[in-house]
Amino acid sequence: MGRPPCCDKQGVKKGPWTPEEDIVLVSYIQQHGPGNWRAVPANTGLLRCSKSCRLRWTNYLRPGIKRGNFTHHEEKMIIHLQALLGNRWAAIASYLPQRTDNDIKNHWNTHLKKKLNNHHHHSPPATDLSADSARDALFTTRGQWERRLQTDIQMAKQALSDALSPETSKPPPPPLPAATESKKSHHQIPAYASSAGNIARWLKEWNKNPPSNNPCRSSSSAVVDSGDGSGGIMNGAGLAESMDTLMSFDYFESSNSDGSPETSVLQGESEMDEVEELLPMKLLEEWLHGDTKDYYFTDFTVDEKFKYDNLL
DNA sequence: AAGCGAGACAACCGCGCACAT
DNA sequence: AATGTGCGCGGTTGTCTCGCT
Repeated sequence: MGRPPCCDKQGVKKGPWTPEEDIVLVSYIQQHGPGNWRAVPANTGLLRCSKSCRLRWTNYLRPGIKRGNFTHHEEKMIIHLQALLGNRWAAIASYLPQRTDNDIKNHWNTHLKKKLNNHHHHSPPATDLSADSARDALFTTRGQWERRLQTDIQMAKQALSDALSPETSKPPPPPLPAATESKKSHHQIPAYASSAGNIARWLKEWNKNPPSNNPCRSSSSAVVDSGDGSGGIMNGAGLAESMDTLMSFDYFESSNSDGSPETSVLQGESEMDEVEELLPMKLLEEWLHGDTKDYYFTDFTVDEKFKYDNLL
């Protein structure tokens, strides 16, 4: 069954949106709210595809979107998250609610990827210097793998802090289109850590139900579905202690002295040699990923896990 | 001033997923 | 169970701007 076009191709205007079109779209959404995009062109008279209307709204017209230059912190976040999640721009954007996935994707393709590439050319020899493999090369050492996990924990820590301290946290993210929110909240739990709330929930669950089993070295067997969707994971003994250490590790402040985003990612590798010290972090990562293992262990984790396993 | 190329960003396209029928 | 539909996502392309020659 071929997928029918989302709209009639004939008579559909393409190209840049005019201010008049923007006004029409915004006023319609103000009245009816976002969602039901298929009805938007029909009800507004816009000669635009419904998909184009949604894109225009979510990427440009939606209130709360921050435009302009990316801050160092935002770039750091993007670099770390890209290393962690791969090109899951929507997932990455969920950590930067003021930025759209399209914005982040463009910034990555035009700025960050280049920066990483340049850095790579000035780094010790790597096997593959292509842009797409830069991420692979990031974690070919234990130290860098460790660093990535630490970053992940740091982000989770911050997300938890934000989620549990609404009065001190940053302003809430702008309202998502109603259709998006309702769909996600009702039947589509994102496989990735799409929100601070998710991470907070996982961490709470972890604190509530600390592991007691010994770690299995096999990462696949270490993941145990609790069955309740809460992301219950079997972790290693001593993980609770490691958690405290990890949670007190302030990655951004400790790893970056000049503020350049790429530096923090691509700095020289850690001197830590004890494999055992890595295991709790690895298990913790698995726990953080929880029931999302199918998602995470696709193009990124399987690949990196393979490298990681080879290091052991 | 004109031509050209690179960079930045907005928008499009095709696909997959999930829900409805 | 099969099919239809809407939406979101990621990759790619198109267009505009700016700097250099």
